[in-house]
Amino acid sequence: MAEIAALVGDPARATILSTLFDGRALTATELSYAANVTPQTASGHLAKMTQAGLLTVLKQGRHRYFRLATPLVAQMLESIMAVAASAPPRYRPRTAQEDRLRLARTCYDHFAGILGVSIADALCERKHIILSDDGGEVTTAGQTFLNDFGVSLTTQTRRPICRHCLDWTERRFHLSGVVGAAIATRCFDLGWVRRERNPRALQITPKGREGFRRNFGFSI
Amino acid sequence: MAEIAALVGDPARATILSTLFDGRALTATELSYAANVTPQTASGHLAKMTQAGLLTVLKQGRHRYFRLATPLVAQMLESIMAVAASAPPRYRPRTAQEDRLRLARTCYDHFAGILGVSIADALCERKHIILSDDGGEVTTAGQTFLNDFGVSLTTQTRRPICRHCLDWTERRFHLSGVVGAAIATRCFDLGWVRRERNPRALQITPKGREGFRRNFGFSI
DNA sequence: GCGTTGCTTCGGGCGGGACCGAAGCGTCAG
DNA sequence: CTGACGCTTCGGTCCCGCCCGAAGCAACGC
Repeated sequence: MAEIAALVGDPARATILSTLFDGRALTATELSYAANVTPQTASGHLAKMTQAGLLTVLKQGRHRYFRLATPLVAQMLESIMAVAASAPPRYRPRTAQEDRLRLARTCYDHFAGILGVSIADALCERKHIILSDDGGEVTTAGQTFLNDFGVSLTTQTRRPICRHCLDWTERRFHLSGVVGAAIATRCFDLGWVRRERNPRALQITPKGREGFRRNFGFSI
Repeated sequence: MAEIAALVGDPARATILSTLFDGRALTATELSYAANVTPQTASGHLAKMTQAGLLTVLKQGRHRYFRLATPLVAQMLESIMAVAASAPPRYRPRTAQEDRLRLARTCYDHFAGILGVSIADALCERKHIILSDDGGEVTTAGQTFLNDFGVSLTTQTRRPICRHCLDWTERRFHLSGVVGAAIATRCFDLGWVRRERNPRALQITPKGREGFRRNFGFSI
């Protein structure tokens, strides 16, 4: 019992398990970003958890997709979360650094945080994108919009065009996949966002605030 | 979440929690002996777990009695054990001690093991109890049966009347909740079961075997 | 008062394991 | 073939936290 609990007891591994909690299968690199560690560190964690039977792995080309091995594991995580949520009325310090991460950050290669869900909301509301359970799709109006915005979509890749990804601070969906990545790249090129010293945190420039308001209809 | 799991993830603490798993309250020194560490080490562990809300402490003279803080904690431990028992095909020696645990043991305040699932099966088969996903219910026939058996159900408590709980050795459900606890208490009073030296393992007396056969219709 | 017992806090030793840089292997695109 | 990419293994560093010895408190019995 102690071994299983110890596996969940490491912050990096706990983050990985939480990320997989909804049943998705993600690649090792994606999970390393989620856990905020380097790929080689994540690789070690994933190997341990797979060996212990917490995860299963699906090989597909040069990618390895990891997911929770059984519903029993998900149930265990849920019961641990239940205790964690009920037991400690512990305050977290809520640092300025965390606030910045909550506002805007990168998640793998796309945007997350309030910025990420705002973009997703805006595109969904205008029916430029339709989200479904197994990845969404871009409408023709959406393709026009994205083209005007300066994003050209290549369908050459095997990667899902447009996937949604649960945001861990906002508890709502933001865009990932090719579309999410392309929008992020374009925003960097336009000078709307800049990386801070902490490479995951993002700074939204004044030009960016104006641009998001005009093109996407939200102020941040 | 990682913090809670890390608390369970230490061998000494896991042993302490297992020892408390049946709902008893034990002193710090007893627990230090159980975990095979010195009292001062155990004291540190107990303080941490109490602070995290896993344990509660009852002061009585110069003794301090520790017990699991809530049934939620017991449920978490059970689910971790379930994963630990199912996941690793790591050989376990299968000692006589484990066999006894598998036959009949206490789980917090109710029965588990073969005895626990047999009782649950018997009551379900005769439609004395209907199990559903969110706790079950006792039928009127079931209330009559339990009354004749000497169990009086109070509905005063907020605790679920009758919950089912996955058994980590049998991989099937046994009864917990108010009903499970009441049946266990009654069986102790009737002298059908006795605690062994290992406080979690139960011994079924000859009178108990006869009683279970007659009242519940299974031999064990 | 005194000693005993149950439990805690303090200090330092020590080992396990998390982490990263560098390098190696397999897969895929051009 | 060559380069890029995803992932892993290897080596080494460093820190967290488990553990115990010693000492300090508090509650009993006498």
